Amino acid sequence: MARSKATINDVAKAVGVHPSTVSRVMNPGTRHMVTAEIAKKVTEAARGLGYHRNALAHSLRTRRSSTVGVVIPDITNPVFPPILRGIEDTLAAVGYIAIIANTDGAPDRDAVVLEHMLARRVDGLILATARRKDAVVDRCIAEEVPVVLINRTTGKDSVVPSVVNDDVRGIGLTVSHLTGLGHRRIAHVAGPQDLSTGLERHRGFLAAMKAAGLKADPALIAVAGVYSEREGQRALLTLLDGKKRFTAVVAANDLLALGCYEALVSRELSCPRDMSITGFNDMPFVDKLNPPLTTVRIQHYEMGVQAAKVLLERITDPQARRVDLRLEPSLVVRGSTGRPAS
Amino acid sequence: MARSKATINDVAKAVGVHPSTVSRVMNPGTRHMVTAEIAKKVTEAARGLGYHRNALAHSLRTRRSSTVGVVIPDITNPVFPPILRGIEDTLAAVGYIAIIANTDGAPDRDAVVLEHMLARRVDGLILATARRKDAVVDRCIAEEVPVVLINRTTGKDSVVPSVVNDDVRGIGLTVSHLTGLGHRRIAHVAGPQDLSTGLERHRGFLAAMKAAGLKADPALIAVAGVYSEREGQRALLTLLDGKKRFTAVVAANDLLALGCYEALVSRELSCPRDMSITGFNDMPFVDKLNPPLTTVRIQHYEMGVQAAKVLLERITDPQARRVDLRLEPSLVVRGSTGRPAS
DNA sequence: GCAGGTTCTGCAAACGATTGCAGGGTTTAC
DNA sequence: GTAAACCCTGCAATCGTTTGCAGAACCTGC
Repeated sequence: MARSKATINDVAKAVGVHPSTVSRVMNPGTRHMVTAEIAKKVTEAARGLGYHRNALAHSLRTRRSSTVGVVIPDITNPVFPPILRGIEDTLAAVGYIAIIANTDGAPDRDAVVLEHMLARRVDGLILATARRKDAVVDRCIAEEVPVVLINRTTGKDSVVPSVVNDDVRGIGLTVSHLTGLGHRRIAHVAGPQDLSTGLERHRGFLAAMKAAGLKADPALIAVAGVYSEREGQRALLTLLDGKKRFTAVVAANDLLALGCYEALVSRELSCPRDMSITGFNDMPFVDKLNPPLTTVRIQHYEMGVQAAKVLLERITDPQARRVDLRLEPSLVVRGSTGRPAS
Repeated sequence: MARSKATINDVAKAVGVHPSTVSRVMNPGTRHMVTAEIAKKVTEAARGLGYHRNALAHSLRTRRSSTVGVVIPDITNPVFPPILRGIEDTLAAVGYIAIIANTDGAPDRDAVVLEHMLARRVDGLILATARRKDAVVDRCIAEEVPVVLINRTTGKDSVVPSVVNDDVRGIGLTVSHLTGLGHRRIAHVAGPQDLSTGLERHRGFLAAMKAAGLKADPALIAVAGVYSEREGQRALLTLLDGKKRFTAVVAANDLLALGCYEALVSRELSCPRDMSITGFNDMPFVDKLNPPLTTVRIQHYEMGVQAAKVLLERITDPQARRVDLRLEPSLVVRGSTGRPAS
């Protein structure tokens, strides 16, 4: 840590005023309390000495750290970087910073990460790791620290605000796209059902099929244990090994869809000739795949921005009414979907 | 709520001892100073009250924030997430955390980001944004805050430690792979020459060509202004518009290589039939491209780990001898390279 | 010239922890 | 039996800021 850093006392001494005066000058909200002339001398001395407020001492005294914790499963999942940018850019604009922790989806890591963040006295938390029943969320409520859930949410009766995608609608877009192409027997590689995204997209799939006048065959639904390429591959292979035939598969996210690609390759099936595939998230570079992936585009960056805004509002006014934002997804049609080979 | 608010004084009062005693119990290094019996009572009371040390107060008093700043160009660049994981995992193991800032490569953002981090009294910095002449690095040296450069480095006479790839060797691998396939006329889409990576890879290209007994034709080298798909596309188009013919192109990184793909598509050339292409970095998902990209794999995660280790060492012993680590790259041969169409 | 009102600045107590020093108590040694 | 040696624990200062309160100085109006 910087040893030679000038403190408020040094500045005060240099100008010949009391430290509290310097404090008032450095603080926009109280600058008006001190004579313009003195203020000028103080700012000059401060600049001359290279003074910068010690954020630690400031936070300790004011009980505001201007820090928020962001908990995500894994930053190497390409969905998260744009979200983080949205969060960080928004926070930075008001002098806040984010500290990030990866949990790898392990609920026990959650707890220790949370303690760490509470110890650092974060002003609030953004959680992208919420499970439908989530101890961490409960803990935060008990501790009365402002929280907003992002991407995923807990049970529907949640009391904490959230910013999520309209998962039901998003899946609906893929299904109607496929039925529009003439597909009737559509399979679903569902995500983990203890995550709101997995559950909602599953529900959305059932609803959309029904709306299209088709029946969603339970034998054509495979559930992945986690969102990963490997699980997607496994799930689709299971379906292919089943008795029921199908011409298209709606994957609950892009990673699962990638796994589906692999499964097709290993069975020497061609996409989209033998099988159409759709994803969810429009991760970076899925437009470069072979074939380019038809998927649901979500507003990554915007999601981060909104989550940060909601949280900041919560921090300044803890009594603020809870909001639940649901961002509008859109369909990006690319090469992985086509007419069924009659 | 009383839980997060519990201070060392509350615990002291509950047990009937002095706060300093509690402090000594909570601190592993001083626990031996207090009777086992009292220590037990203190820890129990602490647990009961849900006491957790206030990291802010602790840092203020001890002048160690257990925080390091990480400055990167842009987290949405897929190279960085694995590096960050390496950093964060390593730091977390010893109770440190990272705060991350994106500069978008803008040198003026650098400065404000740096001030922010210094204000938060980071114990050290990891910079992935170094230019060959870098004001921020100079500033850190002046402030005597420990720094390590990652991925890129400054001029060769630098006094700060660094953890980088062996760029020269990496490029050498691509060139000898191509010459091994029979290519003789090889072009180079170089990166920005004010970044060490761009410069070193350029040098490496020249050296490798020479070593292969070929001459690197200046007319077959195009320099990209930034590492981006667009610049890669522009650069290759420029080369294709030139008089000189060539059968392969060595791009200075994967994003540039992606741009080269686009350029070929727009000229209706096929890779690798008409033109072989190599990248650098082995970003996630480049194995899924069409064709899969032959590229240089670097040790992303390990780079983060090493950088964090070097920094931690520097923090505990500022006099430690400077180290420069150079990580070994390897070649990953995929579908984007083949024999030249004689 | 004086009561009453405005500004401004200084004082000192926090915020929550750590730590050198001193003193009380117990044990050991002679 | 007493001095020396030890082991604990408490005291109080400190890290760098902020902020309620008090008082000094100046101004205003009568």
